Amino acid sequence: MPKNDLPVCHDREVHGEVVDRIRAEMPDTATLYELSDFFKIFGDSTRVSILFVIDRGEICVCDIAEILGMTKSAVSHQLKILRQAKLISYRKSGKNVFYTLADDHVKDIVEKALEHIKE
Amino acid sequence: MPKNDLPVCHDREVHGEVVDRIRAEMPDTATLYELSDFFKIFGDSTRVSILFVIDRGEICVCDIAEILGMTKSAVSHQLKILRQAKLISYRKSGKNVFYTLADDHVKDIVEKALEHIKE
DNA sequence: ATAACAGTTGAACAATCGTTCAATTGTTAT
DNA sequence: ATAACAATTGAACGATTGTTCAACTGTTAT
Repeated sequence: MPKNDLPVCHDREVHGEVVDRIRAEMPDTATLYELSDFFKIFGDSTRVSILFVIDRGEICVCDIAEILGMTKSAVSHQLKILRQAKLISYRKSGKNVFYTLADDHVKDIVEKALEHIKE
Repeated sequence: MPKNDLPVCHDREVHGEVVDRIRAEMPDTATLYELSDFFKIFGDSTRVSILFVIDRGEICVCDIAEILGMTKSAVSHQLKILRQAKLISYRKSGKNVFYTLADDHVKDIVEKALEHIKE
């Protein structure tokens, strides 16, 4: 008998049931990939910075680059990723392209994360 | 004169002001890195899966491995990352180590993200 | 003692990622 | 026309990442 009465791994009666039950309750693989792909976008400090900048109001690429001290090329590459994730929208005006946040969830998510790391 | 009266990049009066204002309003670099490092944790489907599994209740490493169809080693490596991020806690019992979610924010964040990707 | 199992760890590997660089498109101004 | 600038793009590079493998620790059972 184990030291305490809590479940142990090879108590097969419990083990098998637990595994089967949780397997059934899990989100499907596609959802799990979508979810992690979504978070991957926020997992880079350049992209998070860009989102904070754009959150302050519509702004063009070269201003973002100047604020962050990066090349327009590097910023543009990251903007492409944010565009593809549908987190930002853009409007062309002459030589410039102005970006805005596309989604309200973004702020909520970032705020929740800020709450977490401030503990 | 530009085609419309909206701000353009090299309208220096506006450009300089915008850059300076937003620079001042940005979170400091350390916060931006903490934030992206935090999201990086969720940016992997294995880790997200593990969090979903653990969310169903206290569970040992080899059950997690069986549910996900992965080796204990691979799971253990990811558990270490989740432990270091303080997202999970553990309790040793005999040969087993049982893991639980450590933080309520986790659920909130995942739910917000699920809302987003379901659009 | 020793065998079996749960879990962790470090090195090694391929795969993925972000920035740089150079070239290109398209628009505005001379 | 042509020069200047905003922005995008693809290839190349080094850096980081996740899994595998083998070795290891610690606990339980024979």
